Amino acid sequence: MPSSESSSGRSGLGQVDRPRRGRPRRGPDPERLQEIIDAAATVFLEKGYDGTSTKDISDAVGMLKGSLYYYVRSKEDFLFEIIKRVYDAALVSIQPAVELEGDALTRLRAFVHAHVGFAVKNLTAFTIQLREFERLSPERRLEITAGGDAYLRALRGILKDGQREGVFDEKIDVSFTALAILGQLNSLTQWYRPNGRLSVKRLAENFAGLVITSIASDSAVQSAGGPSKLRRSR
Amino acid sequence: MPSSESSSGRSGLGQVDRPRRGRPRRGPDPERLQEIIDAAATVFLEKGYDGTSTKDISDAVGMLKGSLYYYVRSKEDFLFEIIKRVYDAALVSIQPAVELEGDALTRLRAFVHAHVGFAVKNLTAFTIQLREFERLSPERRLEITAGGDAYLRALRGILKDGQREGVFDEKIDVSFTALAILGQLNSLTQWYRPNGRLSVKRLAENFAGLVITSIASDSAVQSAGGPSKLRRSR
DNA sequence: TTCAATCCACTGACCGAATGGTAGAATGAA
DNA sequence: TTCATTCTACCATTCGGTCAGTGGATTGAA
Repeated sequence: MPSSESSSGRSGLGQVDRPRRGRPRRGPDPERLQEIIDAAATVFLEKGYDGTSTKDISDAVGMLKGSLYYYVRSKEDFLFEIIKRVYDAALVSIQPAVELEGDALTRLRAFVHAHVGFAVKNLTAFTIQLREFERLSPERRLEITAGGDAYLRALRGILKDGQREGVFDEKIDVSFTALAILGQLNSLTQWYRPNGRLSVKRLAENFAGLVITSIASDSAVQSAGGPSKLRRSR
Repeated sequence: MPSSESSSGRSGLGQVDRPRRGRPRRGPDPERLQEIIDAAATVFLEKGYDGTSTKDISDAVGMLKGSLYYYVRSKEDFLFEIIKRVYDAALVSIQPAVELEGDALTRLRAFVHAHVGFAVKNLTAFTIQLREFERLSPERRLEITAGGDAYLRALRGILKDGQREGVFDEKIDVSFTALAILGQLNSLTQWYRPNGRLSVKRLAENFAGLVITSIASDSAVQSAGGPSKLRRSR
């Protein structure tokens, strides 16, 4: 029998976080894995997925490329992990806006702020998700968007609610508009840089102003006192 | 006198260079080159530039990959030709809108229609231009956007004119808004497909409606009788 | 009309370098 | 002694690109 005393965690002991499996720690360190994935993301952003070699990744980490395969079974695993994590996190980040109490106009504003804030805070992975999603195998693409695009569905839901409430123009095409709005917001990945001219807050306010006035109904504009009033926050 | 009929060739001296058009040709046939470039564009769209091998291209054309180099000096030449041609053509396509007589609102509407119409009509090359521009070498990137981004400049010009005329909100950030508008329009490449639900005309009208009401001034909205009136064409 | 020269368009074999990935040995902390 | 981690050496394949050669069409001079 191996000694039971010394072999608890690998440093800390007993009171770890989880009722972990039979052994101290099995397999690679998840924190180290995250480091490597982050390094891969940085390279993917600059060179593109197909333009990045496994050696590029290992160079960025500071190891030899053979060592990567202790953490991962294939190069595609990197891309998959990057995209899956950021996609799931993005969905979580907009949830509060979707479930907000209040009219659709308020929820749409909150949605824009949440989305823009998330995109900026996770700019590298978010950009990769947009640019390289199609490089994943069909199976893995499905694994991520299982059950359709929840993101678009949430936005469409807000737009429809707003039409019912009379704050959004009933004549706009909801499906088209949701795509157009999301396309507009996501385009920030093409030019936004941290330490740029606009703060994140101003960026989100500018986007929200454009988005909301672009679809507000006559009555919503009137009760706000003109589109320019609607455009400035609140 | 030499017979006038048989000697259409360039054998004769002097009066050659220009209108010859008939038989003799120097170097590769430009029409065939265009065919090959088109085939390359189709493959680039599906697999991405870095994901496409020269063999993929030659397969699509129906020749061996060595033969490609009769028409081109490198794989990057394909990408460069695709992007350069579509970029120049796009600039030409919006020129009439920019130079239009009339107020900025009318010119912006014309700009959107021209841009969307061009993008749809040249969907493959246009999409590649957006997605793969950064894969070009710095020198070739410069060769294309020499003198700054004329496209953005044109759009910013219209926005500024509109602010001066009082039809666009004087408080909007012109640089930001130009990027946001262009980002919104270009996002159509991610979901628009010919034979889709929307006709090109409806597509452009929808976009123009969103874009214009998103920045219209209070007075412009008022004189139109509400944003919904502004949203529907004219 | 003939014929040798030239050109076009493409083939197919080949190059060195780089690719993603594997297996086993070495390292080193607990 | 265990075992997580990394290194070293190596694999088959593919990559972009080169180049001599080829067959058929076209040419201009005789």
